[in-house]
Amino acid sequence: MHDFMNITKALSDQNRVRVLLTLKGRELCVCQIIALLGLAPSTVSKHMSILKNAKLVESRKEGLWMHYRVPNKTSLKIRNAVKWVCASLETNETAKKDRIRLRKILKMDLGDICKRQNGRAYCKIKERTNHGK
Amino acid sequence: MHDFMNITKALSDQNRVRVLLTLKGRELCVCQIIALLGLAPSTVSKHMSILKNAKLVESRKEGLWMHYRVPNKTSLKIRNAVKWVCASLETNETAKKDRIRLRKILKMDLGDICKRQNGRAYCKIKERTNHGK
DNA sequence: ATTGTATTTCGTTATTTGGCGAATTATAGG
DNA sequence: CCTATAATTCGCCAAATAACGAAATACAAT
Repeated sequence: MHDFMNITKALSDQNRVRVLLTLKGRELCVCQIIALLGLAPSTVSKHMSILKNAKLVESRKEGLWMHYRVPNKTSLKIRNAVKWVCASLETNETAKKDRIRLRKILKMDLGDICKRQNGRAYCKIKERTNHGK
Repeated sequence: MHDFMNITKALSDQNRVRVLLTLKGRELCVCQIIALLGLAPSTVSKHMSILKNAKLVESRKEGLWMHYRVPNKTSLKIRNAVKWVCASLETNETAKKDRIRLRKILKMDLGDICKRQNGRAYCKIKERTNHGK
């Protein structure tokens, strides 16, 4: 029951469901998922860890970038869960909008996406450091 | 997306999942569900309203008793959701124990089950009333 | 009508969850 | 080694949730 509850709890948040749908058949970098959802990096990271803990996604590190994807070789339970979600939301409007949004994100440069996300935070650190001097 | 999230949120609580599995192919009175879960009547009532709101169960009133069941004539989405839950937990230990527990509950008289559940509460009211005199 | 009773609703409390920013970690490149 | 940076972890807050008991509701039977 524990594994199943991990899955349903992971699926009980709309943002996580959106990510899962978007990751179907595609691998994405965290920064792209951040861009898709429009949430803080730390929030997205937490969401991804919940999805990963439920085994609904797996990750692959490549330098500084972390890529997430729906596992293609996995248990029947997981495959059926993903299948159910995708089938249930096949014609969903939010999912449709996300696909359009994703197309734009995929056209952008990964480095550019990240810079925009963390830029302000680093400025703040610099400011604080300068004040400290 | 809203309907789907209602379903996943309903399924994100273990007690509600247990009820859903138990109701598969069977109709149960609230007092029987209370006996199964071992929770307070008000708590069970809340759980049932969440399941009902998600359309995963429907209810039928018969006198003082409220009966719940998984709808047999319903949308494909709901049927697929229930199918997915049942398939995922077909061999589950908790579900197995619940089926055994249910067999005992079904042998008991409905009136007796209810009396045991509400007995103490009514005693308390009587006591208070007596004190008030 | 009044009383008894199965269920629900309401109000409260403790816990969990989703969100953010700050700090930390891990890695790439001077 | 030192700096830059993508991602994660940590600490906090607000909102949601699960649990309970008390009160209200709805129905049956005097």
